Amino acid sequence: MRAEALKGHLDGLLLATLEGGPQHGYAVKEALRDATGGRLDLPTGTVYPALHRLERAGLIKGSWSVVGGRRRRTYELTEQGRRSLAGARDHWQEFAAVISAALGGGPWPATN
Amino acid sequence: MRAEALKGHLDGLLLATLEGGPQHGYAVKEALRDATGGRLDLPTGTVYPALHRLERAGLIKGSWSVVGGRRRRTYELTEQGRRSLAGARDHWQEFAAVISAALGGGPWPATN
DNA sequence: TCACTATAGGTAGCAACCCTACGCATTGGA
DNA sequence: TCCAATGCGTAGGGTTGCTACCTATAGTGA
Repeated sequence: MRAEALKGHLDGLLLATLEGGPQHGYAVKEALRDATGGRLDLPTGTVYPALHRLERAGLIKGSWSVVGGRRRRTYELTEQGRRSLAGARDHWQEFAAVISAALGGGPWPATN
Repeated sequence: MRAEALKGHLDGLLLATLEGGPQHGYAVKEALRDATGGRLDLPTGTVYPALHRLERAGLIKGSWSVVGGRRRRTYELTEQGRRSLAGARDHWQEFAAVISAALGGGPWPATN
């Protein structure tokens, strides 16, 4: 997958991954990979800066810990992040509907 | 709609608009707006450079004409553009499936 | 002991691409 | 006469994901 197409959608994916409970960055990356059957295997250089951005924006909150001699930064959703995730899902649905309508060619099972 | 999320998907939309037959840039912009019920109203500063990009890439072919005293640049799909459109549709389907899978939360309206 | 891999975090710089804000020209209506 | 709609265009900027690189620890195997 050309992940460049992710522009503007990555934040929602990261928030969704954290919805089930707190996780550290590396685990988020792996959860995303597993959730998509390996089709979305983001480089760490994408994941970490994005998490920092989300934290700066107040959508997630991070805290340091040490597990097995390795330092970890564990993130969890804030209340604002939860609202933002809901908004991202709404936005995605509308976006997908719009693109599908404009792209045509039977992308949507609905119009068959 | 925040069209900024379009990153990487605009080209396919423009190609799809030209699939029905040759059109000039302004008409493409309006066709896209109409096809999406006004939800995707792109500024001309987005449409024209994108069309130039597609032409440079050999996916569309443009020609000048004058209609009602106004010069128009009419574009039509090339064979390569037609193939690229098919690829864009495939790519969109996979992309949408991946994002929906990762975003969760009742992703697909298909099951209506 | 040494090398390598997996795990875990990070940064700098780049490139793509869409947007904002303009500019020009013509036609037609108020 | 002025303005809106039509129609084309460019310059510059900002967001954002990617490539490429760095640091560090634990564990495995030669």
